[in-house]
Amino acid sequence: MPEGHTVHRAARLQRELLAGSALAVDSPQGRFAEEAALLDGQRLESIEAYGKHLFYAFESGVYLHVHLGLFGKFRMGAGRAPEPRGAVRVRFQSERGWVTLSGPTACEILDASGRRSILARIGPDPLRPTDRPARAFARIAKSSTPIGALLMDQSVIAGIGNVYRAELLFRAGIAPQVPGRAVPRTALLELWRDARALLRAGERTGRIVTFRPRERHYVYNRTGKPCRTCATPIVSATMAARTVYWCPGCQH
DNA sequence: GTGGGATGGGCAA
DNA sequence: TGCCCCTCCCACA
Repeated sequence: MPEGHTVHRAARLQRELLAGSALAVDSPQGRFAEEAALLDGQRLESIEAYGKHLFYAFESGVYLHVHLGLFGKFRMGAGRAPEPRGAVRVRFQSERGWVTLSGPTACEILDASGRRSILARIGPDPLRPTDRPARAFARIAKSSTPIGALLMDQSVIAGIGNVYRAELLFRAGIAPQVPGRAVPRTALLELWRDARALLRAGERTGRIVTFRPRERHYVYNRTGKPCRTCATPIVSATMAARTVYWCPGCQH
């Protein structure tokens, strides 16, 4: 479930299990074995999430950068790690608990400048309390790109993925095809606030719920089904290389 | 049992 | 734009 909320939640839970401790680090799968050996025994200073990126700061000054991509998955728990399930790229063990990572798009050691260059190319993150949306609004306000593509662009806003894109636009009543510069500033502000609220809820619960606990989504993955508000069939199309869903009755 | 698609993104062309 | 990465899960048999 890797959108921004998953990554921030992972950072919070893993801090409790690992931060401040010297870690045993290995790579049961073997693909990260050399790097794991460099980290093994070091104290983990902090874990920080920016959009969909995670940075683990180690005492020697290096960072482990993780991006889950579409397939990546963390497992974690208190006590001793169980036998690895599937292909585990990297495993951490502290005196309090363990974390395993499988299937990531990125799992690499970076120095401070490598970390900075990643942070320089992502936009404000609604889950970071001090981030402000002005930069994102400026990009959107002068762009002819559809708002549905801009919301997926991590250099515009960091942390929103395909589910939140569809749900945010439905809740705002905006069709995905509307050019960025045609979206009123008041609507952008409302989108930002709603993104912050929905992502925070997702961070707390670990699930994306934008409608009701049982019927979780308004439009995402509901092609052909009746709109929960107006009963018009939900439609879908490809935008920014992913399927976008919307209600032609509610979104203009 | 199994095949396709999935909540991403980098890269070549 | 399409391919690849390379894992999990669910719809369908």
